[in-house]
Amino acid sequence: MTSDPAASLIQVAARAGVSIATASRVINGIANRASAATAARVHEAVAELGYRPISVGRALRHGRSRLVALLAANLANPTMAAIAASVEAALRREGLIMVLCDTHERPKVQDEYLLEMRAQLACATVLLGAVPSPQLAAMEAANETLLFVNRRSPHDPTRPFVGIDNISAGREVATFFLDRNIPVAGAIQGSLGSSATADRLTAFRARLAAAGQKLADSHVVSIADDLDHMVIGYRSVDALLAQTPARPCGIFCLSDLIAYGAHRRLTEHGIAVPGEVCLVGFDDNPLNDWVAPWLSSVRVPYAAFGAAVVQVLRDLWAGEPASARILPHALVARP
Amino acid sequence: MTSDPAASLIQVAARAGVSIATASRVINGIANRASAATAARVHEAVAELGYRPISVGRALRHGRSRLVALLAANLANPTMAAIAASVEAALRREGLIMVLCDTHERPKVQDEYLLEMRAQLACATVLLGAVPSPQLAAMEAANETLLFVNRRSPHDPTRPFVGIDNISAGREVATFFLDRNIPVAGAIQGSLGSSATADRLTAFRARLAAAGQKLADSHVVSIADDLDHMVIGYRSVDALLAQTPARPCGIFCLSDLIAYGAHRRLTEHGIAVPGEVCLVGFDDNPLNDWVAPWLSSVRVPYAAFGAAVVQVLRDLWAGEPASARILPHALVARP
DNA sequence: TTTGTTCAGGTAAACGTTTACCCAGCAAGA
DNA sequence: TCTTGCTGGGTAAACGTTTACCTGAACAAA
Repeated sequence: MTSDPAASLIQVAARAGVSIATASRVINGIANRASAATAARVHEAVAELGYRPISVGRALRHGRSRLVALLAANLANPTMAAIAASVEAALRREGLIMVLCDTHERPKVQDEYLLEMRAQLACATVLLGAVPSPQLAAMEAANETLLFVNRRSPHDPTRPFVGIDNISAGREVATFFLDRNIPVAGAIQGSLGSSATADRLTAFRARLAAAGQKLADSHVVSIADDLDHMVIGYRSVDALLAQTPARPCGIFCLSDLIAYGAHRRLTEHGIAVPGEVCLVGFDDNPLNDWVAPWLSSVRVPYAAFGAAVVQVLRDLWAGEPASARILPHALVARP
Repeated sequence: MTSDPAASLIQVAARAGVSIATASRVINGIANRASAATAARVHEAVAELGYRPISVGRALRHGRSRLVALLAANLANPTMAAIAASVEAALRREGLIMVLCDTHERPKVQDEYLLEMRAQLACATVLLGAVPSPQLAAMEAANETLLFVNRRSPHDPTRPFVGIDNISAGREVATFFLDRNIPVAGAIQGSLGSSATADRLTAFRARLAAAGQKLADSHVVSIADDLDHMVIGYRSVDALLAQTPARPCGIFCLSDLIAYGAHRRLTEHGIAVPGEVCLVGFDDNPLNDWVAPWLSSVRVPYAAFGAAVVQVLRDLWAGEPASARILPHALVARP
């Protein structure tokens, strides 16, 4: 256990009186390549020197490291952070290491990270909220190990995917409004160009239409993309309230953060939530139970993402064709 | 830009008609080792092949990678996640890569990660909320590049540190209560054994005492460490309310999450916040302005942590003695 | 006895970089 | 003319692993 600065395989082998090849094989548990006595001596040497193989040496030899890159679109979003935490824990259980990158929804940054991760010989790249970019397209074409989480690939929706069924989620939100006899609905949208957001909204609209309630374009607000979601929600409310002849009394906010912003503005207007205007968010931030009891929201099972990601990655490494894991969601009604 | 699977320095050198040594030197911008014409040919070859040096090769040669490990105690805490995001951005600007690990406040996990990061030849390990552990002590003794963020080293408080002045923060919270003429104060504590928490509470207590207001031990509640902070806050409130003769009407919650839990319980009791009981949190979650306008809190400048961490790391790499960066905080009074 | 087969182990060649060292040419100063 | 110093470049040795291949045994079957 005396952890000398750098005990390498050479010292271990010397101490055990074997060649480094044998030492390596014992350490990696290759069967039938060493007698019990030899193996014991090697293990003893390992313990005494506090030896641990340098990952970089392995990676160089294998042409592949044990790093998994997680490219998140926006870590300021607690949901993304929670998914990242879940993925980290699951990867650790597999003996893998997570490298976390924040692309800030910017193609340039995403491309830079994609290249960097190839240079790191990362064994997979997980895109949590991918954005279309040239390098991404190139890597998809080159068949690198890519996994899309939350949003499908902007270039090819059939790529490996982990996420929820946004279509049915959007439909359920509409049903929720219909069940509560909300005559006019609206929606506030954050990041455009996300397959997730688009799916939710499309299904929401379709379900309303099926019930004979048309969702006017003017009732779907989306403003500048690079603002905080809270600010987007806050600023969008006024536009909705100004709608005539009928202003919405149910608002589908495409993220909880947007709902927080909307709630504040509504409160400033003296409008009761959910009494006069009913808000439905998305993601169901764990804080909602504590600080936003007025917010119904579609619960995304963050904690389950890690295991699902690992499972799909294993499939991919085993050479199985592109798979997808759809996780269960649930509309949490409050109060 | 044709990114062939694996263009190595060898192909670049061949294409440019030089040795790999020269190619390497040109790419690394070593002065006076190549004529302008040669350098141009190399750069051209690099561009044509879409070449990018494999980090693993470099790391092996240098005995040091460009990975920086961030060992966070608890990523479920939005503050830690926000600091992690800030650090990631700052490291990227330095051309460094962040590896994110969640120790879940467990010494065993922390030790495992510390060893793993040494195996990765990480050029630094940043501990965001360190917990005492054998391997940490060993690495401190071995003088490895360690930086403590938020909490000081549990083994040696003089180690390099980035964080706020918890002493004066605690004092300010007490002053805040005194200014508002709150006759009896209480406190709810989360993770024990954290230097940050201890400092805040000690100073809080001292300032109250200086004003002739004794903070009884029974008014400082701390329950099982491995619960969610919200749950800790929720469950601790009853113990405080039961205090006789005087129950506290100002509660210092040592994290915002604790305050959220406390608020919910107080609300269930029909107690007005901040009317009847005044809550002060810590961290000042960015969501507070939106969903917790009843909560005063000590704002920790998350966004500034990244730059500070990078600065201290640079000092350490330059061989300067252990330094510390104390960032400014501010008590945000609401409403 | 011959022929295989399995076990236990060693030698050395990768993997992709960087860099210490060597060398040749050339210009300037003694 | 002889040093000295700089420039432009190549050769090869690391860095720490893993693993293809080779060599002897020991042993069983033919």
